[in-house]
Amino acid sequence: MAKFYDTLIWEYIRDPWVRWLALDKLASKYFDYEMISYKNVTNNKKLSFEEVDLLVAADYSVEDVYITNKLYEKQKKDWIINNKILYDIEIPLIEVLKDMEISWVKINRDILKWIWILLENEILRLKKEIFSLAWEEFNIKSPKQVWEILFIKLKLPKGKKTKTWWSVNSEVLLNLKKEFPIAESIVKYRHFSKLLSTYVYGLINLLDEEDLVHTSYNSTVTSTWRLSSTNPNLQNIPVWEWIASQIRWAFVSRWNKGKILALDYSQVEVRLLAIMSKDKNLINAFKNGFDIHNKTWEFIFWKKEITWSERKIAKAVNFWVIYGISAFWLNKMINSWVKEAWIYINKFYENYSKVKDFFDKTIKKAEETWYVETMFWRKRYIKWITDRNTLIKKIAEREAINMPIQWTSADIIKIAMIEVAKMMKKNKLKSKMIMQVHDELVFDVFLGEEFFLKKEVKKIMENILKDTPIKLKVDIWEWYNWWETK
DNA sequence: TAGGATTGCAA
DNA sequence: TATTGCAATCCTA
Repeated sequence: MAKFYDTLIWEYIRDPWVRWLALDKLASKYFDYEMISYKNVTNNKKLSFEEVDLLVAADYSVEDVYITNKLYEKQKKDWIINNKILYDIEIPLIEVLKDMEISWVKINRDILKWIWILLENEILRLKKEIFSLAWEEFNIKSPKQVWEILFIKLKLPKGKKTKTWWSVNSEVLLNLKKEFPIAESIVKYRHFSKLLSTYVYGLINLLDEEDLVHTSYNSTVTSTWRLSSTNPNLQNIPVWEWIASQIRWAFVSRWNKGKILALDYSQVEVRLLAIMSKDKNLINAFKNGFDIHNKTWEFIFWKKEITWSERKIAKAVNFWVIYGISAFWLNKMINSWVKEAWIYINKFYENYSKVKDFFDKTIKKAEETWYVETMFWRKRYIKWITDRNTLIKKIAEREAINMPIQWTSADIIKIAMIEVAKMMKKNKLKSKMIMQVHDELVFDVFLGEEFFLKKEVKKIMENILKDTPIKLKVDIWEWYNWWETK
C-alpha cells in the first residue's frame, strides 16, 4: 500500500486534458470555493513566505491542508479511475522522480565553454556574411526584419504563411537556398544561436558551485500522460547534428572513472502495434530482425532497393499508420504526393491486415463505450467520436487509433522506472538514475557496477510486458568521461 | 513589464 | 508528413 496519496495526480489520471491543474482551480470547480491566493498573502510576491504575518500565513496554510483533505474525501467517494494506475504506477513514480531530481546531473563546464567559443566564432562569421549579402546590418533574430530584408528588399519569392504574415522559418528558407545563399546562412546563424543561448548559456546559468544541474520533472502536465521537464528542460537536448551532439558530451559522470549509460526502447510504437494487433506479418518482420522501415518499403514498392523519394513516402506511411492523419492534412488531400501516399497506406493495410482490423475494432469499441484504453487499462473518454460533424469525428478517430499505442509506451517506461529504482535500492547500488527522456533512461554509473546495471536494467525494460509474441527491444549507449580514458 | 507570436529543439 | 512540451527572442500593448 502506498504510503502517500496525491489529489492532483488523481485528477490528472481522470482527465489529463485539464489545463492549469491546481488546488485552487479544483476548489472552485468542485466546492465553488475561492481560496486565498499566494499573491495576496505575499503582497504580490514582494514578500518571501517567511516575512508574511504569522496569522495570515497560518490561515493560508491551513486552508491548503483543509481543501486537500476535502478533495481526498470526495475522490474516495467516486472511484471512477483505475486504482492500479494510481497505486501501481503514478504514486510510486513520485518517489522515483524525487530521487532523480535530487541526484542532479553533472555537467562539464569546460566542454560547454569550448562549444561556446566554437559557436561564437561561427555566429560572428555568418553574421558578417549575411550583412554583406544583404548590403546592410539588421537583427537576424527578428523574424520581422528578416522578412523585410528577404521579401521586400531582396524580393525573394514568398513561401508559406504564418498566422499573421509570411513565414521565414527554416523550411521556407531552405527552399530558397539554391538560388539565394543568404537564406542558408540565416538558417545556420539561427541554428548556432539557438544552441548557444538555449543549451550553452542556458545550461551554464543553471549550474551550481559543483557544476551540478537540477531539473524538475512534472508528472501532471501533458495531455498524453508523458512526463515533462523544466529548468532546464533535459528532454530536448540536441543529438543529431555534430556541434549539437557535443552538448551531450558535456553530460558527464560525477564518479571517478564513472560512465554515462543510456538505455532506450527501439521503435516501441511499431513493436507495440505488432503486439496489440497480433499481425503475423509485422510480428515476423521483427522476429527475423528486419528493420521495420525496410520491411514496409518492401511491402509497398515490391522491391528491395528504393529511391530517396520512395523512402520519403514509406516513412510518411509509417507515421500515418501509427499516429493517424490529422484533420489539417485530411483537408490537404488534394496535394499530389499526399494523395499518392494515401494509396500506399491502403497497400500497407493490405499487407498488415490485422493492423487495419485492430484500428477498426478500436474505433468501433470507442463508439460504443465512449472511451479508449491502454494495455494497462488506463482510460480516456472521447465522447465526440460519435459527433455528427465528420471533421470532429475524424479527429476523434485519429486519437482513438493513436492513444492505445503511444500512451501504452508512456505507461511502460513509468513502470520500468519504478522497477529499476527498486532493483537499484535492493542491490544497494551507488550508481544513479539521472534522466528520463520519454523512451530512454540515463544512468550515472559507479565504477564496477556497469556490467550488472546494464544487464539488469535491460532485462527489466525488455520484460515489462509478459507473454508477448515479440519482446520490446532496448538499445544501449554509453560514454566514459573522455579525459579519464587516456 | 506582461504576454502573444515565431522559431526550433526532443521524443 | 504527428503530437506535445519547453524555452529563447522579438515586439506590441
